[in-house]
Amino acid sequence: MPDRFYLTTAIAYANNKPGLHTLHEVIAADAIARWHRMRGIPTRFLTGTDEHSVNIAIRAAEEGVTSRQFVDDKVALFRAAEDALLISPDRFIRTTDPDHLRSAQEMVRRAYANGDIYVGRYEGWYCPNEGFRNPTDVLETAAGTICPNHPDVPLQWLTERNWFFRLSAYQDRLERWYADHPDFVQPDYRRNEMLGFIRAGLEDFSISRAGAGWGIPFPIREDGSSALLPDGSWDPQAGTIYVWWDALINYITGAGFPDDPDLFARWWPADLHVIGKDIARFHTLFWPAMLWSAGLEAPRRVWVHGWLLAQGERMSKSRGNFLDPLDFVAAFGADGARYVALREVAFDRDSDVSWDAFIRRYNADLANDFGNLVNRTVTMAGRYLGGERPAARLAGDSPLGSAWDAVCDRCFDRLEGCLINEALEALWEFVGAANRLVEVEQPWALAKAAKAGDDAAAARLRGVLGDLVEACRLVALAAAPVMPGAAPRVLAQLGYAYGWGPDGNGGPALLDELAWGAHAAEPGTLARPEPLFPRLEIEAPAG
RNA sequence: GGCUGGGUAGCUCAGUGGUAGAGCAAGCGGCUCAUAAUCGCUAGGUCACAGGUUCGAAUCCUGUCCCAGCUACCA
Repeated sequence: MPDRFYLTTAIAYANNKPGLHTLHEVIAADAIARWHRMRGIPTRFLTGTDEHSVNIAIRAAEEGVTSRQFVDDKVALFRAAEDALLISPDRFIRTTDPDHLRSAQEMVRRAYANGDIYVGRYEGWYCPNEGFRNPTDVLETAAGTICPNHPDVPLQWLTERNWFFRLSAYQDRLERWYADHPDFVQPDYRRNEMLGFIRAGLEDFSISRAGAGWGIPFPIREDGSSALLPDGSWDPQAGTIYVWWDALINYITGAGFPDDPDLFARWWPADLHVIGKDIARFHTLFWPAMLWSAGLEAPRRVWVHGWLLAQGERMSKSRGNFLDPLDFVAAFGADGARYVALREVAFDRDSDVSWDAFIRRYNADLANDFGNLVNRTVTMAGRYLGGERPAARLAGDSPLGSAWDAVCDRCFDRLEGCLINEALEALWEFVGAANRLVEVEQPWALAKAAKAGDDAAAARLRGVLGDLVEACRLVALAAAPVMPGAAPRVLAQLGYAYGWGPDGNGGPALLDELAWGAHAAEPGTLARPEPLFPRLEIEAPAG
């Protein structure tokens, strides 16, 4: 068992309210974090927002508010949505946090001291409305080169002096790193893509922008002197830190760099970065090299997930085909929302999702299969045994008990591999087995025979219901990282205590609790049955 | 254009040489403990298309069509 686990999500761009497609990654990471916490592994889970860019400054000006006010408003929306989804970060980091400024600037100083950054020229097509455009994003037309989003605005070819990072110097080290750490980037096909990119040759990239803007001040002047002015402000002539040298560095800021060396030594390197495929290159090539330049270790693993699609199209705010997380929680409840999001989306690739598919999944898996299993189990035990909790049979004497270990192993294996949807699939096959056991054993018939004086039937009834109670306990606990709100409610109906806190910390070791019959010897009383996941008949929300 | 991966039941997908599979959705039946739930059965596929290798191909080879990803500096 690892002695600690540090995981992060990408930080979301704070320019709008969050969509489900953005928070899906955070839900998944939260489940992984809880999975570690509940096992008793000290866990640090970092998520947050990326708040610097000229675009944000422009948007804020358009709305007549300061950039700071603008991002504060957006961050409040993210935090509200994440609270509704029971997201439990150990720190919610903002790139506008004061310690992040120190962190990013320190990284620049270290790269400079190491000889890895130099002043160069960044050239490119510049759209007055959008800034620098990638050469692949501009169109060559008879009227000249234009920006596809603003065809009437002439593009300008601009040259800007700014700082570059010597990524080219890390080509060999990156190749060796990939060779020595075959699990660094997952899934494998993403790793292969990155390997192909490395082999094609790495070029330096720019890490600053000229002029003072809404960003972290670049701490060094062109002559190498500090850009700190006597009054404590930064020389605007030094410019600002650009994009990745700001955003990526949140992962070490969030672990204590550079203010708290002890904390940083405890949590770095990160065990897992969870990111989307659009930013894989920055996390798996730029980021290790940046860290090495500063004398720090590369992260241990980067998981690259796909996108949520609606009818084949990527969900996005600009397309308008996204789901509001608050609508989602209102319809499914926090646990239902987390479950269907993680069960319907294959975490290693793009997945087409729809409101109808979420409803079908909720009704089939939660209302019908699992919710109803708990309900019928608690009802039967209450009716036939007077509410006294029956003990599970020995694993070898029970079809469910003898199947459990294999289910558990497969579920754990998939969780470790970030394939949360497959972990849940494995668990729900066991739910199906439990429902089938009810049909085979027909406890109502056993109860009738027992009432007529058949002692063997009475013993069998207790055993079967004990197995079913145990199955409900185990599934609720194994699914608790995904449905942290539902698990204590299930355990309460079964007459068991739930020892973990709202963030999954503080309880007993989960793996011990997930042994078949772990509490078979303890007497207990079942509570009144109460539907956990009411069946849904609702329509998609308007808009 | 180049490289990689895919196109299998209405939907989402599994299946790398031996008589086509799962879940959901649909139809029929059983049961009654349960949230009209659950259990069983049925139906539904020239496995993108065309050739080839083989006793035998969804699976291997060739070609074609279609889709997706990667092919450097967006936050």
